[in-house]
Amino acid sequence: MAANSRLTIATHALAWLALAQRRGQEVLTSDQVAASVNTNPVIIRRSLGDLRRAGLVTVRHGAGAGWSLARPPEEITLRQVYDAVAAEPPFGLHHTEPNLKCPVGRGIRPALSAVYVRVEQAMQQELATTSIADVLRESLMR
Amino acid sequence: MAANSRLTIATHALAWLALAQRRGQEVLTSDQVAASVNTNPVIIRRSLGDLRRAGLVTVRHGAGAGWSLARPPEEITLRQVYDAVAAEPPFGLHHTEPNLKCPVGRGIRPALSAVYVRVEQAMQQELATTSIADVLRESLMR
DNA sequence: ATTACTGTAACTAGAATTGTTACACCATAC
DNA sequence: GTATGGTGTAACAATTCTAGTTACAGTAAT
Repeated sequence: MAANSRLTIATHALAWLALAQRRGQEVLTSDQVAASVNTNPVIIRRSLGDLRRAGLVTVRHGAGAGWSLARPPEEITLRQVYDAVAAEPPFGLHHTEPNLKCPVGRGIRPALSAVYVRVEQAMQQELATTSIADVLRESLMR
Repeated sequence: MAANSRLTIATHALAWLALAQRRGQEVLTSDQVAASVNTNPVIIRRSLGDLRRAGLVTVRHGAGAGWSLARPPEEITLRQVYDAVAAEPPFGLHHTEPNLKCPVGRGIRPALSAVYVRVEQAMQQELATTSIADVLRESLMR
C-alpha cells in the first residue's frame, strides 16, 4: 500500500468541491467527499487539512459544518496542491554517509542534490500548468 | 528506511567506475564499489545488475571478475539510469476505485493519468541533461 | 443545550526499501 | 582440470511509509 496517492486524493477532493460549488452547494462534509473518493472520511479530513493550511480551502465548524474552495478553481494549480500535501521528494540521497576518503564519495551528495533540485523544479513547472478547473473539465469529458 | 535512493546509488557507482577507468583500473568489484558508496556489496550487485540489463555496464565473471562502463561516461545520462533502475513513479492513483456514480469519480483517473505522464516526461527531460561525466566533474570540484 | 461535524490521537495492516547472510554458479588463471 | 575469486539471487529482518479504522474531545451554528 505504498504508492503515493496524496496528490490524487487532494486533487479529487478539490475537483469535487468545485463541481458542488458550481451546482450551488457551497459546503461539503468530509463524509460527502469521502463518498466520491471512496475512502475513509478521516483520510479526507487529513488531506483537506493540508489544503486548509496552504490557504486553498476553508472550513466551517459546528453544526452545518463543511469545506469550501478558498478561491476559484481556475486559480488553484496542481503545483499549489503538490506543495500543500508535501509528499516525499522523488529521489533521496544515500541513507548512510558515503566514504569521504573517496573523491566521488566526498563530492557526490552536493552534486546530486543540485540535479534533484532542478528535477523537482521541472516537475513543479509542469504541475503549475494544470488547474483544478482543468482537471474538472477533463474529468467531466470522459 | 523508505526514501528512494536507487538513482543515487546507481549514479554513484557509475561515477566511481568512470573515475577508476580514467585512472587505468578497467574493472571494479562490487566490494570496491560498495566501499565508496558505504553500503553492502549485494546492494551494489543488485544496482549494477539493473544497469547491466539496460546495457550501461558490462560484467566479467570468474577469477579477476568485476564491472566496467559499457560506454563513455559522457554518453550515459541520468535519464538512462532512471529508466534502468525503474523506481516507482512519483504519483499514484487511488488505491480503491473512486465512486463511479459521481461524475468526478468517473472521469478523474484518466484526467490525472494524463497529467502524471506529462510530469514524468518533464522529469525525464531534465534528467537527460546531465551525464555521468557531468556528475563526476561536479563531484570532484567540491 | 443540542446537534453535527471537524481535528487528531492511537492503532492495524500492507508494502517498499535497505541491509544481511548464505550459497550455487561461473569463467579465468594456473 | 582444478582452485579461486567474484557474481547472481534467494531468503529473511529491520525500518519506514501510506492508508485505513475507531474513538473522542472540541466547536460553532441553530
